[in-house]
Amino acid sequence: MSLREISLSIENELLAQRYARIAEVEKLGYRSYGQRFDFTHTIPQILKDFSPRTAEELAGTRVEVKITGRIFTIRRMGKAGFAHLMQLGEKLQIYIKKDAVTEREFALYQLLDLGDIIGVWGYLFRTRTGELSVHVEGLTFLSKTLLSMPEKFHGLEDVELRYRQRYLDLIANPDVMNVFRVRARIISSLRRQLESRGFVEVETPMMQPLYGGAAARPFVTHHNTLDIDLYLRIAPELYLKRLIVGGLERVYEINRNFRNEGISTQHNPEFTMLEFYQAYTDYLGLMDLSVELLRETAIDATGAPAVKYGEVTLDFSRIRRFTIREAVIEFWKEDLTRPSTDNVRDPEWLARYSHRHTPGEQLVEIFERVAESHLIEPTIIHEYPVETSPLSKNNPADPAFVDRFEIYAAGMEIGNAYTELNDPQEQRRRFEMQLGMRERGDDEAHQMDEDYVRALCYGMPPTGGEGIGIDRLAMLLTNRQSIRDVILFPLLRPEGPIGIAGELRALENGGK
RNA sequence: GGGCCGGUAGCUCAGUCGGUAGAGCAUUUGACUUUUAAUCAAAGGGUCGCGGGUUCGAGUCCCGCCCGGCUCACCA
Repeated sequence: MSLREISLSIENELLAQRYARIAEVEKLGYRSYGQRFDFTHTIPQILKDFSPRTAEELAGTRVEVKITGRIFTIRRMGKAGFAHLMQLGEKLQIYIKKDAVTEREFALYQLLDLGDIIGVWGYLFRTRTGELSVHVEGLTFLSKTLLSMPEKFHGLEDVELRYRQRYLDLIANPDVMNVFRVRARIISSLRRQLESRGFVEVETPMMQPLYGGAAARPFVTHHNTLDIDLYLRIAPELYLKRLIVGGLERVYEINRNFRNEGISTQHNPEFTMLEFYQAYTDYLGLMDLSVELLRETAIDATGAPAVKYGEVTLDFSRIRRFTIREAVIEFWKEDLTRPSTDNVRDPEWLARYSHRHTPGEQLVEIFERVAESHLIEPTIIHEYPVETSPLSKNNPADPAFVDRFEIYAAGMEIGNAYTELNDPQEQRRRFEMQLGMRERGDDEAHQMDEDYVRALCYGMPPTGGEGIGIDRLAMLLTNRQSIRDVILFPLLRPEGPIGIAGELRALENGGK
């Protein structure tokens, strides 16, 4: 036997032990991969409904329950034993003693491994130490675990394993399950609020022949029958506004965007965006709507409008508002002389502090450098320069600026909104300006979308539109510092060979 | 892509100056009919991420690579 073969057979030892248990379970007349099990209560229901009951109350009125769960801990003591079953992130103790179950059932209990899924029935009681428990009067087997569970005390800490094997993360770390429950509540809250305001949920193409609606590099794919390249969308914006032209008036979409760019604690190549468009309003109307949406979402998701995020508190019932120029002045830290309101309007001053091409780009770059990381408490920043906003409407008083705002919290951009540009002639000029930037080497500049311009030629009502990054909002409302902690399966490099199929094949062939 | 940090038993982690690879949980065997990170007694389990190099000798030092985390740049 080579060293390699020896180590392989040793690695298989745990797996082989558990695989052998399957035959023993079946010898007792149970199925190792079970059948339907009609429980009377979930574990969270029992904890919620019966935690207030005292030991005397439980002894007085017998409460019969039939429950299921995965074995999280087991403590065997000869002719009796305790175990904790885990279901939906919560644990309930069960007590099994030889006298109270059949011989066959006790034999089954003795075969159980951590991680097995079983069903038990019996009555509720409190142990000597007061823990609510099920006094088991019968049990059955529902599913076998062949691999060993993560450590019961520390859970699964290896972040790589947690992301690659999210199922294990969910089994071992109950708070992870809660993160994704809160995320689901965020999305359903937003849906409910938008629908109560008359918004219609729509689905627009994920695969687009022309990508647009944002500045980003796309993923490219190919359709064989049509023999055309398609882009995974970087934003749904231009399609949603076509629907506004078509008269839908209030539309929204919650779905994935794909951007072929860096990965970080705040960026995943696919991410979820809410975009909504409301005809006959403008960015100021959306500002008020955003404030309400965010406050209600925070309450629905967490129970309160203010949440702890790391060391700070984010209060979504008190959202500050600054213009981008006010923010530069407010958060200026670069030297002792704070810029004046005249400075931030002065192209020469802007050029002194930024090497970007135009005053607008310079202003945005200065803002991002001096202010963005200080926008911890929820803050609305408004009045953006036209150069960086090719789809927004000009401010009537100052055409170098557009009627646009962004929402920041914890130093992250979580929303972006503007009065939509609905003048086809101006939109054509903006696209041409973007084409110029593209020729100068900006490969994230917008492409000309003639069908979109044609749609505007039919007349789009004055409209406000907004996008909210769902993943980032979920980070804020679940107190997670990385976007990967709010995405069930974040993108990672594929792992190497796993080898489980070979090990299972070896077991089937009798260990060889 | 740059910088910093990490990868040791199924899991959580130690490993000193380069000198026989360790603990807890999990596993196996035995004891135990109210335990709860159960306890007690014993046992088994290692490609120290991968590949080179230096050395009498490498988990440890050097080089390259793989995977991950944080961070900077870019972006939402």
